[in-house]
Amino acid sequence: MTAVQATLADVASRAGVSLATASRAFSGSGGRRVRPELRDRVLRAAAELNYSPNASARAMVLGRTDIVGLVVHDIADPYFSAIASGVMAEAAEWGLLVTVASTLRDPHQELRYVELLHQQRARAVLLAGSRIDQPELLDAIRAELRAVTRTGGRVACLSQDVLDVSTVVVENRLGAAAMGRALHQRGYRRFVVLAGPDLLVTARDRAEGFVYGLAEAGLDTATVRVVPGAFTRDGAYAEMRALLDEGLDADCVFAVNDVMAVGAVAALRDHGTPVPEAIGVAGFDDIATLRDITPALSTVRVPLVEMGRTLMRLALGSPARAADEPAPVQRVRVPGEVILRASTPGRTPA
Amino acid sequence: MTAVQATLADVASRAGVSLATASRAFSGSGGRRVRPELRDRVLRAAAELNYSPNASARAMVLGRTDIVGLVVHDIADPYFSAIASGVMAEAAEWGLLVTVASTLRDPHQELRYVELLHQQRARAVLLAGSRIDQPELLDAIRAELRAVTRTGGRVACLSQDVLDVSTVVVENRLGAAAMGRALHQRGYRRFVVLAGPDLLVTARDRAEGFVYGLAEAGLDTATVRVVPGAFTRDGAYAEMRALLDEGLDADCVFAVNDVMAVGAVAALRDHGTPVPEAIGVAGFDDIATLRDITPALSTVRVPLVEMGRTLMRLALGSPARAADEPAPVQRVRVPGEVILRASTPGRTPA
DNA sequence: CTGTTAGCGCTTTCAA
DNA sequence: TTGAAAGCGCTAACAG
Repeated sequence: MTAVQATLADVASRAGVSLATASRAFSGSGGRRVRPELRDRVLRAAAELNYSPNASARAMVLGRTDIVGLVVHDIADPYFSAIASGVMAEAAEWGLLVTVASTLRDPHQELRYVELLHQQRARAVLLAGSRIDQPELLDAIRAELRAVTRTGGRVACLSQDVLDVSTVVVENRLGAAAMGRALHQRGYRRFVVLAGPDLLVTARDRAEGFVYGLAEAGLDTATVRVVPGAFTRDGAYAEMRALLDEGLDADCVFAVNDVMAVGAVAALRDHGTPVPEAIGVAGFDDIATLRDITPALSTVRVPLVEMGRTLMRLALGSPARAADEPAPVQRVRVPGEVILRASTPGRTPA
Repeated sequence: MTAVQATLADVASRAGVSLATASRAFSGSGGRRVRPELRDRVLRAAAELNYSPNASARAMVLGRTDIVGLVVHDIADPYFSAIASGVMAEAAEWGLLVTVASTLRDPHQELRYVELLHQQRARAVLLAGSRIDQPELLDAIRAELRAVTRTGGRVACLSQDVLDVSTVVVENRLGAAAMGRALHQRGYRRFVVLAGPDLLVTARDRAEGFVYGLAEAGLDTATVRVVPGAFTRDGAYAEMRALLDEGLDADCVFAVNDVMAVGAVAALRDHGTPVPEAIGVAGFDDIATLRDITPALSTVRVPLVEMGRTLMRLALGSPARAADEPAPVQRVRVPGEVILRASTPGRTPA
């Protein structure tokens, strides 16, 4: 009967050295070297025994782990999977493993996951996704994040700068405003905004920014129809559908994200309203998977993968800094880039 | 100066109880209850000290963790993010955390991640994504997985049943064959298959299955043009483009996944070849995000999210089974469902 | 019920 | 260089 799993002690005794030597043979820590011959013996013994270091044991004595936790609203949403991709790419370069938690847009789950990740003593906890405009919720998250930093964990957030931690701030308002101006300049005048949930700060910032941009361009914003709803494809589809059924009069719809824009296009199509001939449609994010839809979607590009990398880097701090120093709170602002495509060719005044 | 992080010992002494009692107050393990009054004292002390149990310490003594590892080829690919979504949903129900590793299609990374996950003593290691047809690679993965099971870890795989572990087997051949027959029945006769990488078993199974289905339908398969290439949107775009430039004569293209099909449609469009009027296009997977593209893509639907859940369940075994019994090796076959949409309306013989 | 105590596997002083 | 030994924080016998 073979043992379930060889431990370092097994390796040491098989190699005929002490536990300490075996340990040093692996970590070779801080100049404390092991004579090459012994080292080889240890390594050979380890191989023969299929030794695999126990990360929990090491974590316990070291007081830190190689795990970073990433909390997203919905990993199946291409917005978040792109960000996750960036986080993982960066984490891999630091030799870190990424634990991803998908809250399915339940803020209480988010709280729970941060706490769980704290229990794991994750090296860093990353929050990606819009904050929700509820003070109690924000306080609760702040407290939980503080618990993480108190243990030496790093923390960073991607969305709004409201948690007193390093943040990748997406310039939702500015990007949306620029889109508003651009569409106005293309001749659109009668706008509908599919605004998403009221309390979702990202959605609200985009909707408000867009209207602001329109105002800057000189449009009477009282004419802009802002329609709240779900932050999803199906939500946008339903709202668009309802608007159409009640006899909508508009020449352009702005959805606060690409996935919603796609839903709007589908609703329009199903209703027999041609896009972009009868009505223009624009979104936000520039989701890669959606780049081939017809008509090509005008959108505000946000460098999602790169943002994921930045998020990870922000948490870890600059490489020069010692790993156990607290990272200073920083902000990185990410601008959005307006990309006009076939879905908003413009409208020449009749 | 406050302590960095309260330990259970701190909680115990503040509550005026022994370490064991404090521990029991939390776990309430196996009938070994604590007098309510003491329990309250412990819980209050814990709250006052911001106590947070150390998962590593617990993992070490328990000999197991609450982490499951999921290894995918590319988390930004909607195929995998949908699967990951299912895995996480199921994991959440078991109180497990999911560590996701994205190999970027490098098999050596996959191997490395399995080893890393083993070091974490993950409760289960899940491999999602096509196997690669290289015996040495398969042997290496098998060995690594065996190391996991030897430690009591569970293992499951999604794709082909070649690793001697529980597997969610996607019926790629059958699904593709059914698609072949369906397209033949719609009158298509001159086929191109964008087949993806030769060594990627999933890609090969789909391509071969498709041709097989065509043969079943009575087509002379010598007329089918099978073109290998990358498993990506851009790969398919490039190959389609090249085919077009050399003067392709076909009435239908089958891409071995939806993302590639979208690339093909884009290439066709850029080339001025109307889809579906001049040529039909079909894909595989039924990626949700792609359901609104025009023309609506004919495809073989695979229930990705559900497959992710099944994958997780397969690894864990039935709930009735004790958590430390080895799970029996099982197979779950997932059929694909042919869905014909506007991208392959059919061709009436001239 | 509650407390004492012996580890889990590993790293790291501290001596030799 | 190497070894002996002291924990890291927690759970689970084993006694009371």
